[in-house]
Amino acid sequence: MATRELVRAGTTVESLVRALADDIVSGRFAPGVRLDETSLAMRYAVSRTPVREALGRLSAMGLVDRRPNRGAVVATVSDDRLHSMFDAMTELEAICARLSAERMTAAERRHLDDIHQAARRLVHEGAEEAYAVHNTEFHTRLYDGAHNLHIHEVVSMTRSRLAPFRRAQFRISGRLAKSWDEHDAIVTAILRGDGAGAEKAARAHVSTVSDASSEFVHGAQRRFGG
Amino acid sequence: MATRELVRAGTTVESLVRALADDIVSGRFAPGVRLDETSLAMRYAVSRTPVREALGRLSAMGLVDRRPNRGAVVATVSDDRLHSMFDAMTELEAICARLSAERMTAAERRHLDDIHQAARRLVHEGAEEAYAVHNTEFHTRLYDGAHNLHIHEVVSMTRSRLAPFRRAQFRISGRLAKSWDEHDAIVTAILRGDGAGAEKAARAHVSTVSDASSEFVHGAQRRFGG
DNA sequence: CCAGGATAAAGTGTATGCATGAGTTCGTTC
DNA sequence: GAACGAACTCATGCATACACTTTATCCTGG
Repeated sequence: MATRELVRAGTTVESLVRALADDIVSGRFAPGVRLDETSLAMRYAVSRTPVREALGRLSAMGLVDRRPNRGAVVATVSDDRLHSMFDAMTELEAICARLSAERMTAAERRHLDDIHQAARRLVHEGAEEAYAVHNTEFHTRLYDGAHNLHIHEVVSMTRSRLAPFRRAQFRISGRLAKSWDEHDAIVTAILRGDGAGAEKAARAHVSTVSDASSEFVHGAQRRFGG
Repeated sequence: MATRELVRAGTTVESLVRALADDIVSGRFAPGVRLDETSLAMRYAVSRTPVREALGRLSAMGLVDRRPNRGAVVATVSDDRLHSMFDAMTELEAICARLSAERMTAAERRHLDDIHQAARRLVHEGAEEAYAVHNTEFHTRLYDGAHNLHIHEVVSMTRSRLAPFRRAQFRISGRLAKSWDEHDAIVTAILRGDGAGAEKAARAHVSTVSDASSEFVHGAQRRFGG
């Protein structure tokens, strides 16, 4: 196997984590594939030590499974587990929306509405890439607005783990406009300070996203063999 | 500093993680204290390699903070963060209770009720230790009952991170009986399949626990200097 | 006396070598 | 011919050595 050039920003370990995570979520390393330390060390032209540490971190992220004395493999996300993560995402987003409605400062509400209104243009233009960026920003605002560090951490982690299974989300035609309308319901409830309404709207939104992702997910499951 | 004997079960790293985690949550290593790899290696009579890996895992657990090239320190749990974790715990338990009410199998409902009824005896006897064990079992049943692997993982992690701040919970007089009554409300709602009721009851229960823990927490904050 | 920089000391990051444990293959025996 | 066992191979776990980063101290110049 050819050695791959490593983008050396920060420590070797950090570079390795980025490179390996990318190789995994992009599907170059399929789930279940053995990650042999020596081979990886050669592949990236580093020693085994940083490889070991990188595998440790990826294991903590849930991207690889490690068993003592038996090496590491790319984590296989079972159908069950994947479903449970989408499910959990719905609950967590719902919480953030409710808490945002209850706790956001005036400035935060204004900012949320601002970026939401500005995104209307992206929908008309059909700018999928740009809308995806906006979407991330929008949800991050909800996580921030909940004013709870721990929930923020948990929901961010869940979101990043699901990322590989959501990439194609906005490719589905008409999804952009629907997404904006759903966001609109959330924003409206938050601006009213209506916690229950925001929770309900968020729940509806994320469920839709889960469904929209499911086709892609099943394709991924077939490809990845989870 | 004297070398400490390591309970060598499993790999060296696992033993180190246990030992260090214990030293941290028990307060022997106060938050903010520098964890110098060389010293720790000498202290436990191992080399730096497993110490580094152990620190990495503890960092992933949130027990230590690590900055590149600048070493590791025992994580300081800010007042803010601690509050947010109790807060998050309330939300997560509420979710589990609701989902349990909606999804538990007949056998699971029966088992939950069984252990709950059996615990009545512990209350009368004032068996704090035994009740604490039962309490853990009770809540674990709720996490299982939600039938969601990811939420189970998240709530378990949160619970374990909060563990050091809850230890004195049942020492507070009358807390045992109150706890049982609160559990009773949750069980009743779950047996009825009343999701909203279970959520509400769980929320009330965990809030009380948070309040009950707060005195201890503030003591801990003073001791630990968070 | 203070500020700035060079230098040394300490500690983390990485490489490499050795030992232990798991997995495999081949031989022997039933 | 199949099954069990022993030896061998190879990857992981740990130790040690080296390199680089950070930081503290000291000296020099203003």
